[in-house]
Order: sequence, then C-alpha cells, then structure tokens
Amino acid sequence: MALAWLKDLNPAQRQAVTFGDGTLLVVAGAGTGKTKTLACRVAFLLERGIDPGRVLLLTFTRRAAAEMISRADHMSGRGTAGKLWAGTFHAVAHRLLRLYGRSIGLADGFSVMDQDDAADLMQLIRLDLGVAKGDRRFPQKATLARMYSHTVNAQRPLREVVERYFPWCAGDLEAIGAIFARYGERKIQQRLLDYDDLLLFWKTLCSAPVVGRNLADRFDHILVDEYQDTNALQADILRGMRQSHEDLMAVGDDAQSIYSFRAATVRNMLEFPERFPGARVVTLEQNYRSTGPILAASNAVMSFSKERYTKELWSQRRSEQRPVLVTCRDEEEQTGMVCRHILEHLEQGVPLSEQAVLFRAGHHSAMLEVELARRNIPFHKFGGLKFLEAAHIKDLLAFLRILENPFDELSWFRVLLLLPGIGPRTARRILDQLGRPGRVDDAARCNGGGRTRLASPLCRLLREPPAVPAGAKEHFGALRSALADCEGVPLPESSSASGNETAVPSGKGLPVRVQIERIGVFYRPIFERRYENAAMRLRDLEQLEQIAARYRSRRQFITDLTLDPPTATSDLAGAPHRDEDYLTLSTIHSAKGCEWHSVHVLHAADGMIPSDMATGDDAGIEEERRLLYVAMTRAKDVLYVYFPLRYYHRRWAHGDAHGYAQLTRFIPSTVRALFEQRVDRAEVDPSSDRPADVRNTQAGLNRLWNC
DNA sequence: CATTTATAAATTTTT
DNA sequence: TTTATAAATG
Repeated sequence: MALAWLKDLNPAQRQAVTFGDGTLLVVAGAGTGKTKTLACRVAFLLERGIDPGRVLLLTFTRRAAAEMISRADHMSGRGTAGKLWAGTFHAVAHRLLRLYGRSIGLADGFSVMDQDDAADLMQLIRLDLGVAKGDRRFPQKATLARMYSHTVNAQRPLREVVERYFPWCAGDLEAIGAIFARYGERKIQQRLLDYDDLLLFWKTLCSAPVVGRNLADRFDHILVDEYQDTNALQADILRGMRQSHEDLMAVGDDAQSIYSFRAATVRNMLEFPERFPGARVVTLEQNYRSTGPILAASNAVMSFSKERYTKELWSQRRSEQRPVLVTCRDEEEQTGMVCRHILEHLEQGVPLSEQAVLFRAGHHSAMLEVELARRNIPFHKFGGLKFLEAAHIKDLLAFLRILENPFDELSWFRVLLLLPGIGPRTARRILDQLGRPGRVDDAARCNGGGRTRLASPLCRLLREPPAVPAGAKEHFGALRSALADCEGVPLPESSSASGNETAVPSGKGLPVRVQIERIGVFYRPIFERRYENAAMRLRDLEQLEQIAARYRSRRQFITDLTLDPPTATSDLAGAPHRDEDYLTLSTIHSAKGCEWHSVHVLHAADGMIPSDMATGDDAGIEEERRLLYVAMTRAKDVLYVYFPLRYYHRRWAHGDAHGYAQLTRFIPSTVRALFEQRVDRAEVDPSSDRPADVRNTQAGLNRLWNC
C-alpha cells in the first residue's frame, strides 16, 4: 500500500493506526492528534479493503463523526467513508432499533423523546400520584429525570444513586421509585423511547440469541471516540457487540472525563484491559496543539489532582508568551477586558473564528453577549439554552409528533392545552375518550384494516370528536382540520360521515415543510395571543420550516432534531452567514475536542469553577479540576484566564449588595507563578480601589456564611 | 368546578 | 425564564 500520509504520524500514532487485528485502547492526551489518529485508522482500514458498511464509528457528537469521515475520505481519496456506520451511541442505537426492534417486541411506530419530554412525563405522573402534596419539598421534574437517567446509565440501584448524588431526596425514595415504575409503563403504552431506552434496548438486542449474534457479526471493526465519557451501559453494549469479532479500538483521555453527571465513568478506561482481555494499550503524549508555557500551566493544574494519571504531555512548540491571568474588579470589567483582547488579536490578524470564550455554565456569558452585540462583534454560542427548548418550537413539534406517533400522550397533552378554554382536566378527559378501546370495525376503518385492535387516537379525533367546552369549540375544529389536512384525509363534515369511503390516502407523502405550514394555519392565531414577543418567536418558526425543507421524511426530521439538536445558531443560519467571521462562545463541555488560536476562560473564581453545585464531594471537585484543564488545553497560542474579584448578587433586588470572590482553588500560588499576572488598574474606578488584602480578608469572612 | 391570572421564588454541565 | 401556589373569573 502506498500510504504517504503514514509518514506524517509519530511512532505511537502510527502504531495505533496500523494496529493489526484485536482490541486496542489508545490513551490520547489533549491535542495529541486523537482525531487525526482515528481518521487515519479509518482510512487505513478502507485501504486494506474493508467494506465501509461493516465499520462502526461511535463519536460523541454528529459533528465529530462528520469531521472524521471527511478527513478519512481526504486521505484515502476513495470517497467511501460516508458509507460507514457513524454517529453517536444514541443515533446508532436508533438506527439499529428501527431495523431490528421488532425482534425484541418493540412497537413499530415508536418515537424518541428527549430529556425535557422525559421530565414532562415525570411531572404528569407526579401530579397523578399526588406525591408532591405534603409540605415537604419534593424533587422537581428535571431532577427526577436526571435521577432516572443516572440510575439507568450507571446500572446501579436507585437507592445508591440517590444517596450518592441526590442525598437531599433520600427521604422520598419510595415515591420516586413509584414514579419511575409508572414512567416505564407509560412509555411502553405510548410507544415512546427516551435516550436511555435507546441504549438499554440496544443492549437487549445484543443479548437476544439470534439477532444479537447477527448484530455482532455485522461489523468487522468498531471504533469509539471519547471513551472516557462513556458509561457502564455503553461498555456493556460494546462487549455485546464483540461476541464474535475482537476488532475494537477505543480512544480517550482519562484526564478529560467531564460527564460523570451522565453516569460516565473513567473506570471504563481504567478497566478496559480487564473487560477486554488481551487488549493492547498505546499512549499518545506529544502535544501538537499548545505552546510549552500553556501546556506547563495546564499540567500544573492537573498535578494537584488526587487521582493518578497515566501520562504527562510535552510539546515542541516554544514560546515566550506565558498564559495570562487577568484579575478584574468585577464582571463588567472582565467583559471589557475580553472584548479589548479579542479586538487586539483581530487587529494582529487572528480572525474571530480562531478565538473562543469558554465558561462553566450557559448563563456565565450573559453580560458578554450583550456587550458583543453592542459592539457589533459577531458570535455564535454553543451549549446553554437551546433552540428546541423554546416553548413555541416544542408546540409545533408536538403536532408533528402526534401525526408520527398518535399514541404519544405527552404531545397530545401539550397541543390540547394550547386551546383556550381547555386546561389539564378537560385535556385528560378528551385523551381518555380518544384512548378508550373502540369497536373492532372502528379500529379496522381507522387503521385501514390494520393489525392492531386499538384505534389510533388521531383517527378517533377526526371521526368521532369528543365534546369540548363551548369556548373551545372553534379552535378545536381548527385543530381537527389542520391534523386532517396533514394526514391528507377529508374531515367528515357532520358527525354522521358516510362509512363507505375507501381507505384514506396517507398524508405521509406531504413534505414536512408543507405540513408545518398547514399546522401554522391553526397555530398562528393561538401563538400570537399566547406570547408577548410573537414577532421574535415567529422567526424561530420560520427557521424550523427552513430546516424541515431539507427533509423528505417527517420521521427523520423529528428524530434528527431530538437526537442531534442544533447546538448553536450557526446550525440554523442559512448560507449568507456561512462565510462571515464570527467569535465562538461555548460552555466548556461543548468545547470538548475543539481548539482555537486564542482562548479566553471566564470566571475562574471559586463558586464558578468549581461550580458551587459540584463541591459536594471529592469526585465532584476533581471533575471540576478536569473541566478547567479541558478549557485551558483548548488554546494553541494564547490563553487568558479571567478572575473577577467582586460579584453582585442581584437575584431579587437591584441593590449594590456584593461579595468578594476567591481565585479558583485549582490555581494556587505555585501554579499562578506559571502565568503572566495582570491587574489593569487603568480601568478600575479609584473610589472602589482598595488593596487586595482587604478584599481577601473580606472574602475569607464571606466564606463563613456564603455556603 | 375548571381555567386563567397573579404572585412569589429559584436557576450546571448534555446525548 | 420557569414553576408552584393562591385568588379571581367564567
């Protein structure tokens, strides 16, 4: 084979890429060419004549998969990498379950719900059971959803998970268990799968005697990226998928494990050799990304870690410029400094696309976003609040989901509650009526002579509409005709529809975009009445239509949206914005795997990094340390870490109340010495300029009561 | 009686 | 910006 590009690899990388048959773990530090190695491995396999359709590539995001495929194609020059099975665990699980789900008793027309939907269903059940009635605080729906997911993914008993991660809920263990049991039942009734089910049923698929064997035989090679952020369930799946073939390559960095809240565990990496006996281990330690001083500071942060890591990164990239620790008076000054530095670099020729601002929590960038907008600096924000979380987007999707899976009670509920004059009670009644087992001929007519006895609630709604309160009649009628329109079914004018229509044409042929338009006819008036800033939100709906225009299949549209939600406005923006230079704002979590010429890390204060929410136990604090490490190692040439001294707590009042922060505990004085330290007094208001030791004294006191 | 509106309180990270 | 509860309304 004439593989010229092999020469560009260092010995360790080459060893990984050209690895023969069997199981391999690649321990790859930050910036050591992990993506390159994986892409080369794919190219190498293709060169060896492996059928791309028999290679499975599991990544953390769809974007990562796309990048590796395009790089592999570029190297092999064959253009066949697109035929790989590539995507996230969840996306691949979905694809497999559509193919084989029937064999384990999965309903044909299942649909997938995201974690928000899961929380909403929890809430319905919580209200039904009347669990939250007492005067004791009961966990919120989002907490319940997180708890459930963690339990399933970790494959541990609920009691253990609650005691460890949600100790304040320990008193409600029984009630929580009862909710979870009902939750499982209702998902099955409604033909809904949550994220965890996708993994869970994939695992079930693996252990099915015949299909499991088929599945494992289906792939000659499996490659897994970001292995440090996989959980016990995912490890089980991999084992199930390697019953007959051994060829597996997992790549990860134990120092970058930052998803324990999703039940990810470094133990997957550490125990890899035991789980896959005979596995070889290759370690990549040469960092090609960052300059020496940046790497030195990053390593120093990790050197205080209580856990032992397997490697120490080194770099040949010399530089005089140390990373900069910027001490600011408060968040406002931090914002000003960030903007100033960004513009300085821009003038020196570093485009905005090579710069990024990173932070711990989505809302940490709020002030900066306002300032960037004021100064006309274009940016895209990754992580934090998402497009799909907006109420009006969810409303519209609920319609489509009813059409896709008429048993989806959650979406029905959402849509019915939109109608003025219909509240939870009436909605419940209507749903009960629609869901009641019908006469057999009814069912037959609805399902086109179908297999199921159960008449689809959608068909019921169209054929025998339940009574609604007088005030809701008009809107209810509009809803029915909108749904009928999308289905391509004529709506029976009066209640006595003639029974001899032939099998109704299915609306599945209608383009999704058209369906959204028709729903709009019904939804728009409600929408305008309901939301104050309808004009702004209308643009979101138009964007949704634009995305829909790219899809032929409604099902594909909905599942893509739930499994690969648009992570930033950039995913939504049309062609005109593509070539515009823009700055990246991102949570540290969403910045995983990315790199920029210059990186700005905001809020390096205790309480922010580490987040106050995570300082409960040692493991939590250690993960926060890794988080800072991930943030710092994103930088190639320039790294700024900002530390605002003063925080206003303007939660309820707009007063002047403030507290003094302390520099993050992950940068003690020995580490600080590796930074260039700047305190810009020019912009400090002299009236509030007190010596730092006074502040520190105050801060020390504040720690006594601000816990 | 059910729905709507008013009021007060709280807010990590994501497939 | 959302969410739980209380009061007002139909």
